[in-house]
Amino acid sequence: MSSSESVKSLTELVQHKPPEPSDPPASDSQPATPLPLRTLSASIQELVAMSPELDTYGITKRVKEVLTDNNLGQRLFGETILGLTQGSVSDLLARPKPWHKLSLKGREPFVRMQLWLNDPNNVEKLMDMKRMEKKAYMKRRHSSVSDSQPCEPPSVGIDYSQGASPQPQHQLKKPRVVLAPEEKEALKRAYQQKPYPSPKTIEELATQLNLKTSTVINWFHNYRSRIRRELFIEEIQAGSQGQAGASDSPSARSGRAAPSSEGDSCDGVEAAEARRRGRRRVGGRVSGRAGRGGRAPEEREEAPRPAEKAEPPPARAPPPPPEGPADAGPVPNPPPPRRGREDAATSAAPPGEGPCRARDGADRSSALPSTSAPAAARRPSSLQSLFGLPEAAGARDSRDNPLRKKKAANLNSIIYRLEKAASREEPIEWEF
DNA sequence: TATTAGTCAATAAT
DNA sequence: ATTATTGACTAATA
Repeated sequence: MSSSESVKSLTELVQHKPPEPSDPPASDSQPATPLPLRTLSASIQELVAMSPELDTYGITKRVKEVLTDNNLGQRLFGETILGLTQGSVSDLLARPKPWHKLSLKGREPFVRMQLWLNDPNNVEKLMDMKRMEKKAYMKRRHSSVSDSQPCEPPSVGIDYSQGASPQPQHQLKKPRVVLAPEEKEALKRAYQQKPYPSPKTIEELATQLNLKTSTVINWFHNYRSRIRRELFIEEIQAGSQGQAGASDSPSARSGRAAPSSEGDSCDGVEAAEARRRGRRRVGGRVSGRAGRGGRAPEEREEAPRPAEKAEPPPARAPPPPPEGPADAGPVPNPPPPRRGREDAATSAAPPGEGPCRARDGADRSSALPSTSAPAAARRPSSLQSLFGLPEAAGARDSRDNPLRKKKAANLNSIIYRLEKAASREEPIEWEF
């Protein structure tokens, strides 16, 4: 109905900011008057749908800068601006997926970040939030100290809710499984031979490692997914080293950095892993799970078939590459009819209180970017529109850089394993 | 039904 | 105190 209207205004709002339209009829000031906010605030989802391609890497990079420069934490930023938790923000900022690999939902945080970056008062607003939070915190402390309003002893309701269980603190709080390093290694080895293990193999692994089947399944899901991301970031980094003098030495462009000496047959993930943690201290005992009286310190070592010579690169290229190739120009996304989705799974106010716990989709669109630059002299410089980031344009094509080689290696690896599997008679089901 | 994509939330690491 | 990692869960897809 009115969506087209609102979408339009939003588009203008974001698409081109600097150049004042020419007829801001309503002197829509922003002073505490969110009343006529009705039609103007369409969901960001619509914005996302129309958003041009964004440079996710560049966005995260800038966000990180702004945050650190101003001592703003991820938690605050995430909850206030993105509606995400700290961990998610950390992940997003550290390994953004390329725009074209993101679903509509996945693009949302990036659009929000871009919007936030465009907002001239972004930092200030966030700092205000920070202050407010601190104030609230102080207040709470104070009252708990001077006042005798114990906010801690919620004993009521917890302790003796039901005397049925001799062991009160039951698994209402599942212990959170923590895989021991050996277990992870075993799983990784298994992954190298079979990224997509059959149910049978999974079962075997679970038994051998003394893990729940679901844990093994989840591990594979997560691992594949994370492997893929590592590839993405390398892809991005490899691509950015070409031109667009982002920061490359303007003078000596001597031999390309070719940092990846791993050359052939090298697991991108392990490489990345190694890169990340220079050296982990060893001896980490503690193997969580296994419940008390757990299994004996058995030798869980032993991958199912250590048959291994020259480790074939495990990582696989985007599995079913029938992926959307022709990301033709702009707006490849069909308008998503906002499916009604109720979340509600998320926590109930935890004991204590949950004041700002404003999660749930039902609100995820409030204090976001109010953008609206006062038509100030925001010099758009080279950017045509604040939203449509120019850069990232070229950067494409990496004809024969190491990246390409890596991909080729992955393909070979897949082929290799396929043949190996074929020669055998195991019911392996590979999917292409 | 199997997988992927996104997140959450606990907990490790800085 | 913050930030990073990661097993598990919910939707969405194929």
